Amino acid sequence: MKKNIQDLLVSAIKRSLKDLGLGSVTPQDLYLDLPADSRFGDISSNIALRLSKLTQKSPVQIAQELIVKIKEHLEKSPLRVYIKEVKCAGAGFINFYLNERYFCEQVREIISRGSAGLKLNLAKRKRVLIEFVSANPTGPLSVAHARQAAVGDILANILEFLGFRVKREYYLNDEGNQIQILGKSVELRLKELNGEKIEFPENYYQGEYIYEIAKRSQVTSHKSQDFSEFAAGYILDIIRKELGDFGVRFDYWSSQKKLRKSGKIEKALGLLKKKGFLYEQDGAWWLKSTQFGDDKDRVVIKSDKSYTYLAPDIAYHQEKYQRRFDWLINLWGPDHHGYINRLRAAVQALGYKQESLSIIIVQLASIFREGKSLEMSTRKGQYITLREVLDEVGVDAARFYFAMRRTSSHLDFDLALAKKHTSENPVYYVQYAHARICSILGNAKLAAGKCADLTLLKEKQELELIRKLLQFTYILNICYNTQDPYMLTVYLQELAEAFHKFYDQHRVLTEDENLTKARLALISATRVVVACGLDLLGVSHPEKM
RNA sequence: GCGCCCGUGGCCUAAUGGAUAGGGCACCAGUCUUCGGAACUGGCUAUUGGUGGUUCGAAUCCACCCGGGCGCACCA
Repeated sequence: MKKNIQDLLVSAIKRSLKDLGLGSVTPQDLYLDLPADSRFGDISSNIALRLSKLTQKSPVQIAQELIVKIKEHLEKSPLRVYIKEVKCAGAGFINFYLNERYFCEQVREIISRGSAGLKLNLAKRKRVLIEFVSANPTGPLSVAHARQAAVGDILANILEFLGFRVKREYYLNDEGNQIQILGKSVELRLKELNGEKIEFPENYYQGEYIYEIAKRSQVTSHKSQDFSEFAAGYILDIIRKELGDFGVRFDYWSSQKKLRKSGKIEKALGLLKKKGFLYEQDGAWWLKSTQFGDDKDRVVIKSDKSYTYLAPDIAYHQEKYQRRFDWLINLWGPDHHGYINRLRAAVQALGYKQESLSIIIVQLASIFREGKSLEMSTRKGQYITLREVLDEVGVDAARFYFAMRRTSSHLDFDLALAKKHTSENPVYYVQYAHARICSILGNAKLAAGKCADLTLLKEKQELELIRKLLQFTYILNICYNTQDPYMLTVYLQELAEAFHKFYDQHRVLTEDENLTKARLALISATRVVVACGLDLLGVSHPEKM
């Protein structure tokens, strides 16, 4: 795999700093920026500004000294042929200007290799297990789960694209109180259906679907007094189907019941005892989670000898590591944030590194219709389900919308807006760019040959579009660094905008054969990037709309 | 009370500590004998909730305050 231009520039800068005797103060995170304004070049570095204090020199002076050295190093590097200029600007930024040759080669690479030409093999941490949704099988999936499903699946797609080996996992809470209550809810509803007078407790599951399960249980399980297993299985089938229809497929469905039967919980707790991280007090066993930054120690085995939720979870995470994953990502709802510290503590007590576990809190989504909030109440069994969202707006809009805001922020999802076929709707705006390109390519009599002379692309809108295309991998890198896919949705809107603006100002199919070929090449590359981005989002890219 | 998330024009929102805070909606005015008008162009809209601090540089980091949302079990 060829090293990308940014890595090569970083190493040239590092060597130059060394030449100036600044090697020892070079920051670890020597990163480059893509300037928002093309006047400031194609890639920029703020290193001179950052070193100004340490060196007691003005940033501009450092930048100028550095540029001399950088130029020397670039002369000796393969980058030589791609750099047009290196300039100091503003308060002391070092701006790199790339030449036509670089842009042409990159565009050609995209056309000839398709989305493979966009890949960037980071492969820093190889095997990743991303666990998400993991809703109890006690009812239909809500919009909160839907957002987790979209964000988790897209993040997994992006990491795969960047060279990680990713597995998707759903942890199934198929035992415990909630499941028992589910079974009792079904049993009671069945009695009701059979004409008995019943009193339905408030903490039982109130949803209409309980009646449906009750009816089914009558037909399929005559003898079993325990309705919970049947009900959980029935609901799980629905959940699987819904997630499948949403384009989310899990590699593993991990069962808590199986985990308990395997004896792994005892083993994990045994290890913690041996290591001295468990102690007995008031008849219960506690994890010394305060040793790892938790506010208080946590009960693992209650005084009645039963486990708290933490116990199987400790064993479960140990098992993940034993399955040889070296990076665990968990997506949780905001109601679990208080749980982060104790799980982190447990993982560290087991002897695993803190950085190997990432916990991402996916904030809630509020559903609106025409600007009016639809109130939710899980207790009453009244809430918008994933199924309803899918039925109303479809997979494409749903996935795009759920990923459109920073994962840590609340998301307002307007169902009416997601259905609109106007510029207000970003999904269609992006898809429309793809369809337009396909339409032009269909009309073209010439092939978008690889031999096109791309240096003919000199118009402002053409150059902007090329610039935007080449930001794709940089954006994916941000998604990886922030562990948040939403930036990809922002980027795709900007890319579509750059294309629409180009399209509006310039014809692709012209009398000039060479220019036509060049523009066909440009839009072909654009099509590849748009399609690739939409694929990562799990959103379709139709040729006609 | 403690913890987490959030506060950017009338409304929704972008900016992995960088250069003139960028879009969209709404409102006003325009652009099709040409590849898809689900598009494009221009105009009008901003003390980034407040006050301090850190920094060469703060919407972004820190402290306190105000406002909104959500958690604080030997539940899962």
